Amino acid sequence: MDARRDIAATDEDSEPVAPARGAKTPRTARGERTLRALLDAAAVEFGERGYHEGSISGITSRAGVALGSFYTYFDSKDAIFRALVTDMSARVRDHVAPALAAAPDALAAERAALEAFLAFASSHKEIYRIIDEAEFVDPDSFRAHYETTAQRIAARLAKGSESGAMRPGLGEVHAWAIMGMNVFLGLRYGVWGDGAASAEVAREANELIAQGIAARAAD
Amino acid sequence: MDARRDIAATDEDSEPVAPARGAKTPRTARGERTLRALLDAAAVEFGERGYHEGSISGITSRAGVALGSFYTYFDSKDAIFRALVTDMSARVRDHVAPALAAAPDALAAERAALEAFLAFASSHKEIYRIIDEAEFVDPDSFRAHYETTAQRIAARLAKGSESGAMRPGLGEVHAWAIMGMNVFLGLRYGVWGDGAASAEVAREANELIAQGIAARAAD
Amino acid sequence: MDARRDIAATDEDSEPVAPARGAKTPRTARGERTLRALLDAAAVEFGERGYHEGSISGITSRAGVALGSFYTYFDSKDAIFRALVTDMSARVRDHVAPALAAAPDALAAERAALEAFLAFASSHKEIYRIIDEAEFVDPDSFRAHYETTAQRIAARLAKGSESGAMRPGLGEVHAWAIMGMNVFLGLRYGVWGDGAASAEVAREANELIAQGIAARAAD
Amino acid sequence: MDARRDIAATDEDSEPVAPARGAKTPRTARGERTLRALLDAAAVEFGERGYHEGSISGITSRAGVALGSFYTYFDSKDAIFRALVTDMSARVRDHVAPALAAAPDALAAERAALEAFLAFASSHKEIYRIIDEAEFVDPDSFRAHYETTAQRIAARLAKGSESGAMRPGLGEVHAWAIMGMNVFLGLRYGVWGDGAASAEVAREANELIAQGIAARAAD
DNA sequence: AATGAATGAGAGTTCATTCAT
DNA sequence: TATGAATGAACTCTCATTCAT
Repeated sequence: MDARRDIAATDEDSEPVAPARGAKTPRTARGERTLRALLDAAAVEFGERGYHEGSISGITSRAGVALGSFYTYFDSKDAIFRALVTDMSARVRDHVAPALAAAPDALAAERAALEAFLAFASSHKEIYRIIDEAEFVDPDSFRAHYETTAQRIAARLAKGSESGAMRPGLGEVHAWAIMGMNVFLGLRYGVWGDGAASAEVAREANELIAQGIAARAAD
Repeated sequence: MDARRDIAATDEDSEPVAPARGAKTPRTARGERTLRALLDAAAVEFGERGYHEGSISGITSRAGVALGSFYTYFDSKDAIFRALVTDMSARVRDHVAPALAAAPDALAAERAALEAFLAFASSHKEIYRIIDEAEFVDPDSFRAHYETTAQRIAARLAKGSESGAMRPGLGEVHAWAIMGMNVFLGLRYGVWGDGAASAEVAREANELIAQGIAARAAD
Repeated sequence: MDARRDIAATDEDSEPVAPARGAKTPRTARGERTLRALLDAAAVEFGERGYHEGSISGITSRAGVALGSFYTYFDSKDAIFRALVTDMSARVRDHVAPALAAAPDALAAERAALEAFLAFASSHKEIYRIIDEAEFVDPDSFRAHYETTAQRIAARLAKGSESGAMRPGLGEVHAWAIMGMNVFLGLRYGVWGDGAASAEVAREANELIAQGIAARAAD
Repeated sequence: MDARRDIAATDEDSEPVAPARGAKTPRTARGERTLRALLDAAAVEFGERGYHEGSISGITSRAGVALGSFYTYFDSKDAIFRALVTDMSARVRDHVAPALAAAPDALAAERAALEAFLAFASSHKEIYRIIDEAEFVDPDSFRAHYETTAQRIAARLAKGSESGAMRPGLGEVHAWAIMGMNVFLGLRYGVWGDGAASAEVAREANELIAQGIAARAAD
């Protein structure tokens, strides 16, 4: 119950929970509530037990509805997982966005993004797990999530070049490299760790991105 | 922890692929052959269908042995997967090692390692998949694989600092950052792509690692 | 211990065959019917083929339901066997009770009980088999059945002593002796035989219990 | 190991271990030893785990021979169990015989037999289990064991009548009744108990057999 | 819209038995 | 005689999905 709250509580206000890709559209307020309960319960179930170990009946019993009711809202186990990945993907983005907006310059933005992501990963391990497991359960969603993220990073790099804060010639490869770095640091220091070192980790990683690791003449 | 040590201990030099951790030891030549066939078949089965969709009977029929024979060599589906992850993990390392050894300096070594890894990922997509899926099937092996790899990178960074090719103060965070970059570039350009752009991708990524992306006074 | 109490508590008066200890409680009339069918089918299956040779699919096909339906009502093969032993145990008791109640005195009661038991054993051989096999499959139920039965006999002996029909000093040992005698005569003349000689067997056995086999001064 | 010794040690000398009904006849001394090891191991395996849970490989590994060797000596799992029941049956008889021979009169003989049996049951619970389980695994052996035993008791009763120590008219029914008492007292006070009360139990049971439980005029 | 019993394909696993060496 | 790898039938149990109520 606590866990559910933990996840569900995340961003109650951010977006009006889009009609959940993959879910059937409920026609009554009661249906609306049941759908939401199902989605929240699925986040807990899949987050705790994983896709294959998690079961529909686990979801419905957590949601407090009958087994059969599940199929009023989703066509299959896959469908709710897909809907969930989209949800979670948006949640990560929404969590990082404010930090990004507040950053004074392009390099600081990358640092702020990483720091926000580390904090998010450590406090929403279930979300991390769901997105990652999508690689095997729903490769399309997985790919879409990372390609979208990479594009967003690439756009920031382009702006950084324009503003003169970053050197020119940065593109997709650099975006993927930075994303990979962020994800693995999120795994190591967020999911496996407790997120305590977030600031220091972000500082070191940002220095790497900014200046590289080669010895400098000036050093 | 023991498992990790087990892997880390073999370290840099390629050994003759240990007798498959987790498998029962065959006592005859025929048994030896069957075990090998099973392991190879499992790599294909799990690589193609994933752990959960893959089945024991899929493995045995690919290996050309009877279903029951499986249990002469492995205690469970889990056991062979574990053995496989260890195997695959060693294979990645063994593939990268020569490129590393041949590099003229520390930075070139990182570039060579990435290039070798990209080539490997594109030609052994099933290995990539098996190691990654271990995150959900056998977290210990997964963690052991990445922690060992990170330690190896960290050791190289330390040597680079000593030799003066890299700046001082590089540690675990940088190792994980570089590993994350490599893995995601491996996914994007190796597994998803065809590995054709390996050299160019490696060059760009290496430039990022070496010099960073900040604009330089001299630029 | 609880299990024993569970049985002993119902005691002498026949109740409407409790809702099958160990089975999940059905919530619809259809479910009620399916549960009953499963229990009846299991009695036949285990009675004919024994616990180990008997199979779940044998039970469900006899009951006319799908294999999977079994697990809607029982957690395991063991669970239905346990439920069955409890059922059967109660059935034996219920069959003997009326004869006991109708007997004019304590010694006649023992004789009536044996006679009823012999008749029952010959017409319900599968029940005999199920209870007996419990010794190896579900020792707790087995023990509970015989300890409860022995207690019931001991209570009758105590009453017999009080009423002056039996000598004083009779206890647990005598109860177990009489029970063992009954069970073996049930096996020999009920299960193996056809129950035809019941009356004569009961007469001879009762004479043994009543007067013993030593030669008498008066003889 | 201790357990095996426990059983094997029983009556090393009594009979030259007949060619074990159901076993193939070994042609060498080595074979003789292997056969014996197999039989002893089977007694432990079946005694501890029961027939169905017990496995051939459990037997061979206890016996210290290879799995395949089993079939040099026995045609099937059933066959060794049959051989074992015959063995065990003889062992019970041999254990009781001396007590019987030493008894001063017919009634004392029955009492001595019961006392010896109780002691035996408490110190050889495995044997008790094997014989009893035969009811479901090898009904013929089971029946043979008890019919033979009953006949032996009946013969003693006949002699008792002749000698004047017992009343006339005793037959098969009485023999089965006495046997049933003994077996159940063996279960209750030997197998379930520790055999400590053997003498007192035998005394009470013998009084029942001898004098019955009816109140006597003289009382 | 909600319920929960019913379905049945399919999975992993066991093990008595065979047989080539 | 001894070995142990190989076999494959058979079993228990799971669970996504359907459907009558």
